[in-house]
Amino acid sequence: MSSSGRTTIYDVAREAGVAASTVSRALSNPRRVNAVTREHVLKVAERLGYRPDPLATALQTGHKATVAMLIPDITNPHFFGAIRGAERRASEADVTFILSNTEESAANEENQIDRLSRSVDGFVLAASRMSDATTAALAREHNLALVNREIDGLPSAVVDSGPGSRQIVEHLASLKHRSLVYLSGPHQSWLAGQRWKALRAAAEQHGVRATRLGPFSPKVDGGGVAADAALVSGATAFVAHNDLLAMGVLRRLAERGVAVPDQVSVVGYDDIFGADLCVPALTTLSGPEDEAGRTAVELLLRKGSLSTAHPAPQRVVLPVHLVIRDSTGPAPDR
Amino acid sequence: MSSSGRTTIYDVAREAGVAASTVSRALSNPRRVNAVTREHVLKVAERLGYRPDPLATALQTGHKATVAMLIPDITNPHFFGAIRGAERRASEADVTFILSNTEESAANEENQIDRLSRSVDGFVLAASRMSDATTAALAREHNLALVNREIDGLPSAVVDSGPGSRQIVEHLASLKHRSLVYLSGPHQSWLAGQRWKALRAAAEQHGVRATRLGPFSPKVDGGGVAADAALVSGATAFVAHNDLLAMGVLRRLAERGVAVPDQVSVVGYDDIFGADLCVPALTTLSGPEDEAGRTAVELLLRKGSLSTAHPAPQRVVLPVHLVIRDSTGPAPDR
DNA sequence: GTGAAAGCGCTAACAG
DNA sequence: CTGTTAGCGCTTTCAC
Repeated sequence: MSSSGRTTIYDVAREAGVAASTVSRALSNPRRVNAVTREHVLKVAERLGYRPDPLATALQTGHKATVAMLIPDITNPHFFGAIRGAERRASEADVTFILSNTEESAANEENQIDRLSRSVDGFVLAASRMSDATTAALAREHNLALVNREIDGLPSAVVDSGPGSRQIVEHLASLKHRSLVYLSGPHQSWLAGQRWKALRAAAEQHGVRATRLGPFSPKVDGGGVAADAALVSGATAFVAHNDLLAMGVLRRLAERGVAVPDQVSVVGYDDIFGADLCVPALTTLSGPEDEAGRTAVELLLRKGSLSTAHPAPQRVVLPVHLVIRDSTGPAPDR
Repeated sequence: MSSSGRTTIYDVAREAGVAASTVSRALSNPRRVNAVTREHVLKVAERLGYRPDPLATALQTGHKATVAMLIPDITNPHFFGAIRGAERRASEADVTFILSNTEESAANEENQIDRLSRSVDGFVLAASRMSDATTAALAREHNLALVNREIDGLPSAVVDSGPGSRQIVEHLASLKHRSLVYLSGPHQSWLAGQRWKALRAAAEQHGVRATRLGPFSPKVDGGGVAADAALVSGATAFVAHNDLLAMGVLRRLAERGVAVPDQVSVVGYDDIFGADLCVPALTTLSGPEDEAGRTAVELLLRKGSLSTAHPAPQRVVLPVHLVIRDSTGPAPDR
């Protein structure tokens, strides 16, 4: 064993009576080595407990077998699904998974990318706060894949809020609601924009009046203000930007003695953990967030591999469905 | 810029008219370089957009500025706090954070440690499933810190279930409960053992009869069986191994028409997200899980730094407190 | 099919 | 204080 204490390729080479390059080949390029010597080398490596050093390999080859995922707020249950899916996919591919919190700041995202760029093969950007232009520029230097965000020319995996929002409106319209209010999330949030757009379009189509309020902090705490604002709007259905906000709204409505769903209906997005445990259980749009995370990693890895010539970067859209629980019901009689 | 496309220390050196080693020193060991040349070098580096390559640095110095956290089940909200805290601390120290799911398997933990050992400075093991012996053996080769697990000679950060369990018993005893049942978690779980031990001791002290059932799957789904088993036990207070299980128990009790807290009281551990949103809101032991994660990283980093001679590895115990909500009440009259 | 040698980008003696 | 040199552990030409 070399002086450093860990077994290197040279230790194996010496012990096996071959050159280091042969060991290297035997390990990574088996067909370029005589079958017998290969077996022998492998056996010696095994016996010596040899483990390749990923850093040295990466330094030489540029292939790091590592991806990083950037999350605006690691605290937000909204992202747990995507994180989970991404980690799983990475792990399946024997790719190391780096998780980084960007604290809802675009500048922070840029910093992290800068900091990590030499250590990873690519980045998964979840609900990125950066502008299209900045992101596109970064994509020229780095390997990027987006989750719940679409930018021309970049690979992405999004949970499809369009049809989903339509489902929400149809559900509400069928319950005779004539007006809804969208309680929107952060202004920079691409998702919030998409959801509102789809909601409004569907509402118009179904003769439902739709208005938007906010932005609100997309957390349980934001629900207080949001609920109060929604109540004065006079709408009978409240569509919250996400479940966290919806839960906060439910709580505030309970405090104020407003009956759900008898007086107002409440809908969320995401179907996060707890959405079925709160009371009333939340009607919400359930999307395969974990699939989105998984797919983004997939796209990253696929782009990295030199297997085939690759066509246009992929844009994957994942289907959603509305889960109807107890927070929505017939519109109250006037 | 060198052929590879990225700016290296040599590019900076050439451009600044100094040797590469001088650039290296100017960047990492500023006081060993003339102030004027240092300024000059820094300026050139800035202008060329130089970014050090962490891999090359690590290969040379052995210092990777990276830690990995191993989690039995990334899906389980129980761990979110610890993950969050650990990520935060790492990020503050400019240390890259690797997250790895071990799927509740000790073998998997060993594999990951093996796989990652060359790439990281140390590991945070959360609620490790490995035996004391195995862990201690690994600790001789690797830099380890434990979360919610204690092993002689290893640094650890645990949320203190002892006093916490006592608080639970005192609370229940004061409500005139004469018997409680502990719905235990996975058998390999060190935490489950600790909790039961403390619970039993406190119960004895307060003249409360304590029995243990299980193990149950510590998830919402596990609550069904657990609730049914608990009901036949005849106890008036159910203490679940964690909030997830407690929530499942609440749900099952509601299904069966058992009134909480009128007929039975339910207590959980962890105070996870949602514990205050379910109905009835869950009485639970709240511990600073994020502090535990944060502290474990802290211990890892401290051990790594060569600053001072280090005494015995630290064992940090974090205080907990019982959050009384609506799932506990006076014992029913007989 | 295998060995010798160069080099990935950086740091750390050792001279000067 | 600064330049030269020698690697860290691995892969990859280029000869043989």
